Amino acid sequence: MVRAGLSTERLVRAGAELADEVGFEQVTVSALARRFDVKVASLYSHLKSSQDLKTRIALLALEELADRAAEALAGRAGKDALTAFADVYRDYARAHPGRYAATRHPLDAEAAAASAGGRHAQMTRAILRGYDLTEPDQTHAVRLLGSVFHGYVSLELAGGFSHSTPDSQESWTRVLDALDALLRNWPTP
Amino acid sequence: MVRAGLSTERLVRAGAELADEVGFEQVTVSALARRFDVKVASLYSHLKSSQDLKTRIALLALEELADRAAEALAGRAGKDALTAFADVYRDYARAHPGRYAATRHPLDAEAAAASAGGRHAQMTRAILRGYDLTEPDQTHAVRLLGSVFHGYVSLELAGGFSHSTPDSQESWTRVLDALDALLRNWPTP
DNA sequence: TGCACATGCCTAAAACATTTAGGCAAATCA
DNA sequence: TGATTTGCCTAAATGTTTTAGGCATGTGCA
Repeated sequence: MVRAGLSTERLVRAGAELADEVGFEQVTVSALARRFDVKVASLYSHLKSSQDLKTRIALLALEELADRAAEALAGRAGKDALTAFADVYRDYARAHPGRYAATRHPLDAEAAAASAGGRHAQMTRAILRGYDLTEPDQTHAVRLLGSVFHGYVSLELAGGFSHSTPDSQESWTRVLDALDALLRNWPTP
Repeated sequence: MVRAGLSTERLVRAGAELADEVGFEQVTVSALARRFDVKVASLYSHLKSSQDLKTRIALLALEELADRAAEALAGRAGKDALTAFADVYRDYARAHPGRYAATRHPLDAEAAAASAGGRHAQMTRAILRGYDLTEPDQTHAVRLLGSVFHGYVSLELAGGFSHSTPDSQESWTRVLDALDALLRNWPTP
């Protein structure tokens, strides 16, 4: 009897690939077992539950995304940093839709604390160092940027901007121009 | 044998309530049958499939949201219209998290065409009439607004802004201030 | 009022996903 | 080599999805 060489890490990576192929919601322990050609029960030595699998895929995706964002941010500032960071999000979502959907998977407090979520917030704040914002406006701006990036990418992925002019790439560019202008001219009431 | 009085419409409405209580992803035909105290198979006279149920809940939620937005928009213009519209989204999502999640459910082309999606886009454009934007900037701005509203509400619903200062209401207000300022001062490259 | 028919909910059953318990064989190590 | 750990197995319980076919109930018509 040849062993398949299962491990939690291999399962999670394969689960992430599966998510990109069939959608994050369609990732099941059964489908993963078929992929490795083993019995379903065998996976339960490596995974606590179906939820556990999804949470681990989400954590993997958050790490990957944070890694890419960190790399893109290195040596950049101001609008250059803003667009590089934003493009990482958008490109990742389009290249890995299942993984990107996984990053939106609700995490419990424990998993959230162990996640790369903190790195993401940290990097957004780093971008804002290129603009002249003080607290609490900086936090408002962090939330706005997170909302726009996530919102735009989600709507685009759901097909919201396809089959209409102007094309999505152009809107993306102009939206980033607008955000840059807004951050340089943040209104104080 | 007393009949339960099932109908597609009653099932979909009950499904929407169930979504608000247990989460949209947890809505199943089985759970709905339990709620009506009938056998699962009975529902399949009224619903094509589990997917059909979810799609119908999504369409219901989109209609409800569009109705509320239309009412809020009546008689308002400029920033007043912008904030009223945005608040409808946010309030709806907080009052009906399951239904709001349903509005993010991917629709096939046919369902999307029959949905209230067009009304939403139309209303966003109506808001922009209070600002001085021409095509294609108007479309870019429609996409930006949709992204911010959806993104902010999603992140807030996922708990992203809780347990941190300043509180989410304040950021929401300041984000809308910022969007208003941006729309009045839209950059042209 | 009595009958015909459409409809509403039923039972039954197959297919598939989740999860636990316990067992044999392979890999690892003393 | 023998002991132990590990990996994948079989078996089985539980729950969801979906289809097929049946009986009873309510409606409409003579």
